Amino acid sequence: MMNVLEGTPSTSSETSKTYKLVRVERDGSFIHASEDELNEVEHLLADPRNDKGFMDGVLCLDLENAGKGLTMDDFQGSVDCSQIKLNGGVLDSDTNLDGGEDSKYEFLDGMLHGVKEGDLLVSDDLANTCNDFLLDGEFSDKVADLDYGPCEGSDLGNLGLDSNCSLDMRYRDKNVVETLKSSTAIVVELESACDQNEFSTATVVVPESACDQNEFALQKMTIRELQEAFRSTFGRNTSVKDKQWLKRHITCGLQDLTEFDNVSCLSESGNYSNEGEGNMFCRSGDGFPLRIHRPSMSMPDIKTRPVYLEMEEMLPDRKVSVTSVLEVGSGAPGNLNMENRLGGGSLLQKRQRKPTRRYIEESSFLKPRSCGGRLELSITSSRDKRMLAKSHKRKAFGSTPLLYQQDSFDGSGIQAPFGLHVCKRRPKEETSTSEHDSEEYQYGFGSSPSESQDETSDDSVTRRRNGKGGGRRKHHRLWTLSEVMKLIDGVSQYGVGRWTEIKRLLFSSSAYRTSVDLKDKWRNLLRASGAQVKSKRQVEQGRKQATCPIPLAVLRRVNELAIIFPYPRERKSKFVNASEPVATPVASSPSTGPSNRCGRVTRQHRKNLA
DNA sequence: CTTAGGG
DNA sequence: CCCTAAG
Repeated sequence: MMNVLEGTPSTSSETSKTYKLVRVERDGSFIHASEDELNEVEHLLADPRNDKGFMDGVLCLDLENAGKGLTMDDFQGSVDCSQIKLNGGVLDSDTNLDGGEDSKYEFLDGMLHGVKEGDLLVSDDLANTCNDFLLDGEFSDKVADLDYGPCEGSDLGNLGLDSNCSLDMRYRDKNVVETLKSSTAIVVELESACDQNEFSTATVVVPESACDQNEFALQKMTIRELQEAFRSTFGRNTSVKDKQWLKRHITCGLQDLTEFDNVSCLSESGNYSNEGEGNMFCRSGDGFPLRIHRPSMSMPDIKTRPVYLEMEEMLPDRKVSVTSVLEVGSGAPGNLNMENRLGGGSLLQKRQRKPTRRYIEESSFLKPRSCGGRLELSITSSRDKRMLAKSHKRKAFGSTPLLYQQDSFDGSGIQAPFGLHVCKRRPKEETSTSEHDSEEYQYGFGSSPSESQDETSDDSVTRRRNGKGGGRRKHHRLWTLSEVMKLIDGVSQYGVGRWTEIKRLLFSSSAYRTSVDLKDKWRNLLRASGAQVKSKRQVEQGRKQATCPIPLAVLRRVNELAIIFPYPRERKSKFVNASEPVATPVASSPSTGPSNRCGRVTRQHRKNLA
């Protein structure tokens, strides 16, 4: 059971609301709390250590139960048209993390473990959330000066959030943060507003200490550059002009990768306990997509169910309020159904009132989930199409493949992503739909009015097949900064060449990236880093950044890794060009260098001659 | 099937 | 990104 503080938030100008403490049982029902529990909470609230530390959250409940029982419907009656916050309380690290029924909470366990093991500090981003909310002009008059939050590197205790939040449940005090850390606490906000500005977010927030790594690099960027970085990070454009906002998001976006990294690292090293097995990472900050992902392949021994939950962010310009709550898992009865928990309830329905066009299309293929008990996404990913096309090509070479007829229906070269609705996806690929998957596929090229000009130059390239008529757009999928970071981390962990490993462990959620893709990308990164380092001065002018959204810091890291893990071919060019003393490790490199290449050439030659 | 490397 | 060669 858990305690739920229930009520509605009060704005500064509103009358204060009352809060009730209720106990939520495992079956989802909740009853009013006992005196003791009430006192407990009151005590908690009264505790001077926590006086700053409580979010204005309306609801505070233990995560262990969050996965079950509670649907938005449960809350709706009692908390209508107000914010709802699910706030993870302090959990003992070994509370109810085992056992059959608890398998439902696997993903939450994973989160908890991730938090603990990955040392994810608990902070809170409510200020940001509210701020974004405010940026929309909702309450901008009510709250004028908001600190921009943890990512600014400011004192956590400094977050001023006075007006809108009558009950501040944020753990801003560092002591409290420490407490939380050690007790495997996590804060999950689930926020929902019921007016027409409705949105929902689920965030797991990272602390300031973890956010400042890229702060410096972002500091100097212009708004445009920041927007570009944003796009790279999240694979989506933003029209936000607010530098702080952008920086915050980018920073936090990058931060996620670190955590993800930690988690997967731990996962590999076996530090994970059974229950928490699997990877998870949560996109932090301001209601950005919360992603909980459990790649099934990383833990072969455990019967893992990939769970993938994702919620679309609410952009401050309120342009996007799409929610993609997506569950991938087996059809086991105990399986967590996030859609029921969050999306299938009133939340999703509410959203459906005002669906964006993208959402309509997106949901239209996210819906079908009926193939053999597992969610079989009917999105035929670009790669899948490619595969299909490939096989098709072999069989019917002379004729135009059926798929392409659909693809080029309008001559613009934009493929119709939903032309085929086939359950062809293997379980392994189920998790491939990331937040940008289809949308970027759809809008990322050419048709996007906002950009695609200053893009990485290689998107809208069309590839012309030799004998076959007509050009077809390359199956390009933009590499987001996140992915690049993942790749870099992967290389740093496993070295060059183990692309499959990296793919499996770090890119399991994105099936569209093959190991070959990773390798290619790494090659490109090396090239980019080389070029970047060579001419630093030009970079400063930001113009070059337009063509290279990869932050310098990232490229620098690539460079470092390039030295540690020399890439076979790239190394050679470096060797020749720059007679740097750095080339020492090359000697001991395990790479298959020029010799191998020559051998191959020779062999190839021989073959051709023969 | 995976990696390396050229296109 | 695509394709191919090699292990």
